[in-house]
Amino acid sequence: MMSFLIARVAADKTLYSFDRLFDYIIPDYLKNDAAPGKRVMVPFGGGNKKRQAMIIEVLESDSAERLKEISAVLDSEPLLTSELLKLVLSMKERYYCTYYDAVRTMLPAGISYKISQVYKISKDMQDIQLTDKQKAVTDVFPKKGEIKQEQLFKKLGIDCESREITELLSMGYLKREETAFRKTGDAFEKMVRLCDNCNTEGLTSRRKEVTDLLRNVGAVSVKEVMYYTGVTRSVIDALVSAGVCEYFDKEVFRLPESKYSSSNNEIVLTAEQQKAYDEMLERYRQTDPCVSLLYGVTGAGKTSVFLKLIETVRRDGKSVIVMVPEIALTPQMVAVFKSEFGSDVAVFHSALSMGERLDEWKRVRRGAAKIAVGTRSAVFAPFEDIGLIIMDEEQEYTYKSEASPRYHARETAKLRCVEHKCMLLLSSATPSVESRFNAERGTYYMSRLEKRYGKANLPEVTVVDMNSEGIDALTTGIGKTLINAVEKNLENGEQSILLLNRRGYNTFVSCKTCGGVVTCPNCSISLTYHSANNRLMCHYCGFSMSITDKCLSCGSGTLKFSGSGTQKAEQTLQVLFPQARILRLDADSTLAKQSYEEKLSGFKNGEYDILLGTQMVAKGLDFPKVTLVGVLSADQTMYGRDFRAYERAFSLITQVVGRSGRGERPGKAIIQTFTPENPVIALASAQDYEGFYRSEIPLRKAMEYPPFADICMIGIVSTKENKCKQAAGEFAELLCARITERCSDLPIRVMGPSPASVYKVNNKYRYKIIIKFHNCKPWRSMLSGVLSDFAKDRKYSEVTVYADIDPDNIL
DNA sequence: AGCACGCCGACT
DNA sequence: GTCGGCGTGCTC
Repeated sequence: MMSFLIARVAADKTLYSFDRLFDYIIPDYLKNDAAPGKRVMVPFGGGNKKRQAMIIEVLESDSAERLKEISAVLDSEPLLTSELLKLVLSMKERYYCTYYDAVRTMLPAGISYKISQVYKISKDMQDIQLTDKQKAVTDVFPKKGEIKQEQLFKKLGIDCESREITELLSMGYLKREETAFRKTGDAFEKMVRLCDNCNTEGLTSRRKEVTDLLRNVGAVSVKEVMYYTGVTRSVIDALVSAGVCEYFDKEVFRLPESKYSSSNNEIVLTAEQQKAYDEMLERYRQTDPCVSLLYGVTGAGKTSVFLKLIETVRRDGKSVIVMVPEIALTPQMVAVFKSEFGSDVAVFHSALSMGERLDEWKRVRRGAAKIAVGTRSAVFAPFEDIGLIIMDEEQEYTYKSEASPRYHARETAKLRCVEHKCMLLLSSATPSVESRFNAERGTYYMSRLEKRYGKANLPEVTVVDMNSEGIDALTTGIGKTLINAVEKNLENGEQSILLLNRRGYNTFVSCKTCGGVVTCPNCSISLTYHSANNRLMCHYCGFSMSITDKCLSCGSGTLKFSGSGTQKAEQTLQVLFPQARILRLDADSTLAKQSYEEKLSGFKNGEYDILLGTQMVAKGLDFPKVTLVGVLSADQTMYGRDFRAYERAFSLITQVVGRSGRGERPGKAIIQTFTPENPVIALASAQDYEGFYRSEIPLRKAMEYPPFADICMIGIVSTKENKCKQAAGEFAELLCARITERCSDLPIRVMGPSPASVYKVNNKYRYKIIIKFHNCKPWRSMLSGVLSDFAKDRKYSEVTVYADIDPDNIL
């Protein structure tokens, strides 16, 4: 009997509603080449268009009816291990994404192929007579008689095949072929700056916008110029060829080569650290998968414990994954790992070029590096033999993906730990309520570090009531207590960190005459004034417009700026302390020439007196000379409508307070608030995590929030407002019907639909449905069915619906 | 989503 | 008669 080799593949560009594994025949000439974990090219759909796919499984079968053949195998070695292929299946089930979405997140950017159409002129048809219109098409072909579809369309100014092209194809004069191109990764980010002594006189308004921006901020990436001024690439190109600006490549962050050799320094632990290490070592030695929570106050030296533990795991010959919330802000930690373990460490850094990222990934895949350090995507490091996964600051929501698959790295890490029978180590000074609860329940083990390392003590904290800080405090946002403290620090030559959780200059612009707030034309959100480029900007879609003094709706010239962001605070501080050297750090200051690393090391070296910034200044930075931390307004984070607002506020305040007094000298912290009676502030200033946890748990229980229930948000998005609303209502109906039909025994509560709190983003209207449930198999298969059935309905073709398990904030 | 197939109206 | 509109169904 005939037997066939069949490849079961996950195909790219499928829709959730029809996504499944597809079977293809492996032709004889590919049978030694095809293997699970390798990518292939397959013909797909009625038109047999070529698509990328990942072989999940290879099997034998005696029938191969209606199966197509694989066209090509793309990789010489499997990219994914069998364990990761299995994880693909779990991710599809748990995060309601397509198989290939899951595959894609596991592969490094820059590895994918792009499939393009290429038109070729047939050699044997050269002498045929063409019409003028057909001639016009063939004239744009380059000499070699071959052109990519996008280029051809662009040159002809069309967006699909014109009649002439179709004619030429059917005549056989032209041939259309599909080719896979390696995506050429940008090795460097392309930057623009003004040329020295350039002439910027008499430029068009668009061009002037660009030069004004460049004059303001120095050097900017091309992408950012487009983002901030709204011009297209061509305007910048024109300026470059006119000699006004020039392109240059941005230097990429690189760790010093000298640090590549391992140090072999003995890691010395304090008694307390040793105890935590011993406890965790014991659990690591168990052969069952487990989760440990290392709960240690800020500055207790958790990194030393990690290092010692990694050393042990490495001695066992096993691999380690270390995840950090934001690697750009933890250069010190990366440096420590590099100096300790040398080239055994692979870093997944967003500032690495695509090529470098690919190289690091390959080192891991080959087994040349056994320690992967990176952000949430590092959870997919393709190791064969994981011994330990470490997740630092586990409560951070940067571990949650906001794009499909909407996975949480903590949960994904658990899945991998089960397969590798290894330990997941969660670490934090302020663990998530869920993790702390699991430790209490005995699902996680817990170890504590309660003393700060060395001589450092926790800072002395003052909570300041902004209602009694004087009239000036209300307008400047900085009270006299904080002013005095900063002044004293400046006199003593000590450094200060100030936290303000708002970007921009003024947070909104309103009209005194008609009362309207200037909002983004694409989003239902008010625009923020940025003094750096003198523009009103939308933080959601990137829209920006130059500042006007006339109200857009009533035309009167009575615009009023109010609210305060980091840019305004910077100016206020500069007025209050003219001699101080201030460093501002927020998402907008990336525009400037220096990287975060440079700025932060400048601060560490004492080039600045005051570091002012958004929450990024609160996390993980270690500056021994900082003896004062000021929270300009504790209230903003506290009063969100989201059930995690208190947890976030507590964590943020605790962490930023922990930045103070890490060295020899004692630290102080000042927290400004209009609601000093709020217990969260008191608990955070006392660094009383246990107290906070005890007060939060009953609230979570009463409201049926995690850890007492799982949360799922269904997002309904459409450019058509009425369709979106209608679809949201009908989705909820269908969902409720299916719950009664198939899951009536499960505790499920459906709330909504209701408009998302930011109703419109990028001209798309958004509704949400919130579900409290218990995550289990029957629930998952029910929801998956509802999602794909709903998507199949043509009535909702202009609406997208997605599910987000454990969403960061409830829109 | 794409794409093919198929069934009705207005055109050379 | 046939070109082309878009409703319907499928993707190994």
